[in-house]
Amino acid sequence: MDTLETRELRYFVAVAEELHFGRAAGRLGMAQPPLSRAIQQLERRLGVRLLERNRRGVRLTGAGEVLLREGRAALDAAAAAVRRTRRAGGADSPGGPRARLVLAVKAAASHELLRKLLDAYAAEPDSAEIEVLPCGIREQEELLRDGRADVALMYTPWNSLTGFDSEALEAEGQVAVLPAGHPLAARESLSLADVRDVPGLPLARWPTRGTYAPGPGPEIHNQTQLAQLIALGRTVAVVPDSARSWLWAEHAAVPLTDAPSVVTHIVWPAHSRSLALAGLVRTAARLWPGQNAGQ
Amino acid sequence: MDTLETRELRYFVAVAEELHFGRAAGRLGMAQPPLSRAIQQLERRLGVRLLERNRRGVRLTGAGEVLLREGRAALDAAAAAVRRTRRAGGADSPGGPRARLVLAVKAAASHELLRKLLDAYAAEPDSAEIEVLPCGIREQEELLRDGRADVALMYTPWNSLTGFDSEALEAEGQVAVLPAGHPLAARESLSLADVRDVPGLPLARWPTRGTYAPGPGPEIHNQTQLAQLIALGRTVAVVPDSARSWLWAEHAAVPLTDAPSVVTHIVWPAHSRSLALAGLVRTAARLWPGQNAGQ
DNA sequence: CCCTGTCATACCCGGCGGGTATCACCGCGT
DNA sequence: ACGCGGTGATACCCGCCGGGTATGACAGGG
Repeated sequence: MDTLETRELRYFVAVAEELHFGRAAGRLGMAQPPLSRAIQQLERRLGVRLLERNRRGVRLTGAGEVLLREGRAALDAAAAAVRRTRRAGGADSPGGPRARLVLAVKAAASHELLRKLLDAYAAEPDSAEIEVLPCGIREQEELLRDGRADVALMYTPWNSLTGFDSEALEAEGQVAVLPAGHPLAARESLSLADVRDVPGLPLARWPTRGTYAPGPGPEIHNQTQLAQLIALGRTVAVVPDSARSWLWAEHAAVPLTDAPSVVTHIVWPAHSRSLALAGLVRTAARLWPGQNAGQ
Repeated sequence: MDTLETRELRYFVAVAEELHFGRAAGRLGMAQPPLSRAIQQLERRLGVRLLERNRRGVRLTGAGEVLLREGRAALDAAAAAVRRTRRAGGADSPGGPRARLVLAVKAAASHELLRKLLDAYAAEPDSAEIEVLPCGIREQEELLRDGRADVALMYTPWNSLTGFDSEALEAEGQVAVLPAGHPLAARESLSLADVRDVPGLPLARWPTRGTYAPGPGPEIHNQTQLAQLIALGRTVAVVPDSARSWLWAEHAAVPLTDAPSVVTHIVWPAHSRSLALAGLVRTAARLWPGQNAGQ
């Protein structure tokens, strides 16, 4: 009565995402009618209207939006349970494969910190094998939540860290990256106000939650594209200090005085109990002592 | 294949908690054989041994312990999805009942802070109705996770705050509570070392995670019992400043110089999007400004 | 040694999840 | 205005699987 099968959640999430029973059914590999029926049963059992059917398409009600969010979380939790159990089972057998940690890192992240951490950890006695999983910055949170990754390196204020445990490692300033020939490139330092609204050189726009804020600058999809556009004199970008390592000869980096610091954190799912993970975090805390202690 | 129904999780959690198929089946309201079969199917599908069957009882494997922990979390998430969706659905209908927030508080907590917060919030325009749910200190985290409560007042270092969003409100020192006639009661202040190992007056033991650390002092189950035992000269306890409000004439409170501060936090589930909750947190932040901002 | 308590196996049945066919309804184009 | 396409809902059927009962296999204990 007051329980909910993951099957029902999968169905509802599919419909809520597609806003179209036919397409959702296709995605689920089933026919439309049983899907309609399942959603109706769900609404009846919850005693709540989830979808507004308007003859032409479907809209979510307030309760539907809540269930979409909560349902995704529950599905992630269930998927995480499967993954982590399977991994624990593999490592369980004596003489089996070495414990393994999956570390999710932003694909374009600085190599230095990562190498330093991996080298130090590998030197530890009975350290686990670490698989580095490069991915998008938004993907990291999903990977941690659903168990495909055990630990991640994240960057505030870009990542939210909400719902995870974390430890701050390293803070760095940010720089403006300009075309080498630009007048501003000669300056010793700049403020955010300086780089905003430079005539003819709009600030590049990064996606937040998959969508782009409106603005004049170009929409950036990856680091190479950004580098290209800056070199062509089409845009300017604000990036952390360590990004200097991938700059080209056609680029110039000027420190920003008032940009927020970017803090690298090591982040893991709350309640995690893996010994290997604890070892990695301990190593990180030893390499970068004196930062705050997460919560 | 790689998905897992909440039914299967419920079954496994029941067996893992009872460590006995028959009792677990009884708890689930079903017969033992189908439960056995379900667990076998689960193990086959996961490709992992979860239970060690020893002819006489059942033991968890490492993977089983992982699945117990992760499965509970997933079940909590699913239950939370149901509860929050139902609540959102009720508030959805225009002219329906006012939005409601369930606030979980430690039963023996100080009344002052709570009253201040509730009064200030009630005075806000379009504030929601707040239901105060007194409960045990360990229960709070479970209530928040499974959606029975929307927000809680917790106390570090007693609560862990792990996996939640929070905002620190008020820090307070701790005092030693002694029988009024005791020699130490005359002191202006004490250190932790002073109250530990007082001859004939062992430190009271509070449960942590339902279990008591070994030691000479009495095991405390509730505040009244503690007050009784102190008044009888059988024990001494360390409690936060605000607990002075429930002391008896037979008690004496002496400030401790080196006990960790107890910080009251307002805590809510990560990713919560309720407007009413946001209002309550804003009120709290206004009443107790300048503390840290959670994570 | 049998009895008791445990989990596993064998077998049957009913419900329900899913498929196919079709309906009801609306918007749109001609 | 009417027919057509596309939407979700309804009707009906079927096979599978989740659950029950009966029983087995096996280890400990009196």
